Amino acid sequence: MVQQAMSNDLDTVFAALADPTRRAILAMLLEDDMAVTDVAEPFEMSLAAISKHLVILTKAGLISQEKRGRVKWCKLEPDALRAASVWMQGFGQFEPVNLDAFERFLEAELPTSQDGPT
Amino acid sequence: MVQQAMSNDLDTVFAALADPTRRAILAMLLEDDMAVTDVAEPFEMSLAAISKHLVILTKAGLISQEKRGRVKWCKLEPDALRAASVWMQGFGQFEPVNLDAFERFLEAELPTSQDGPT
DNA sequence: CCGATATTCAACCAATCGGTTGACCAAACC
DNA sequence: GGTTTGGTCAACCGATTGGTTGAATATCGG
Repeated sequence: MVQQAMSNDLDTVFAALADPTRRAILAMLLEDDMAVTDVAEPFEMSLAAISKHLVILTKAGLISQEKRGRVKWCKLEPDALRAASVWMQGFGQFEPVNLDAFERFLEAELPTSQDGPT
Repeated sequence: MVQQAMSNDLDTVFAALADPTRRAILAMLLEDDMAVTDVAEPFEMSLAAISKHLVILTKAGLISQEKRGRVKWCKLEPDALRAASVWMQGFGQFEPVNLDAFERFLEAELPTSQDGPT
């Protein structure tokens, strides 16, 4: 049963999305791939903590990490959100994609500064 | 700032969705409003545990509970999913609502039986 | 009023979470 | 080769989670 796996996937995806730091990280990665250190920069939190968050996001399939040299690059993997999105949309025929609302969410959610890497 | 609240809402909504029991409950309530005891019936879990899950879903705004007599009726509140859905859709311009996929999710996720109340 | 039914409350438990710190490892620089 | 830089690992911490059980509360039916 391939389908058995999906329930588990939804567990990890939703659990990953339940943390504001992780959602902020995803929003940052929307703009560009980033190194772990750069991801951590805007947060008032140790690098190790961010590293853990990135592991959780990776296990959920929401991002991928590729090591080039000593730098580990983080890349958004929006496909993992599709399953969760399908699940949710079944509950109400939501209005089609509303980018305005999305941008407002990003503004409300992002940490101190995300004007982009200098 | 009204917007500050949204981040917190997303926390609770996604956290609520991260549990398979709670997602199954939501799927059951899609078909009909249900009493707490009936919600609990298909699960191998104490009534108290289900009651707790329902509190969590209520706090997340995903359901509402109305007490009529000694029976507490649970009702799906799909609006709470809209915010989360908007957030997620920003990450990839997903295909428009795919009900087929949704039904497959429900089948894969539902517990033993949910043929509906007799 | 009594007993059954519907639901929550309270205390408890083990497991997980989100964070810390310090040691550690590997690549890069000079 | 030594030192900085990028990142993880390991141990630890307090708080939360998801479940249990047993008692409590409230309503319904006779």
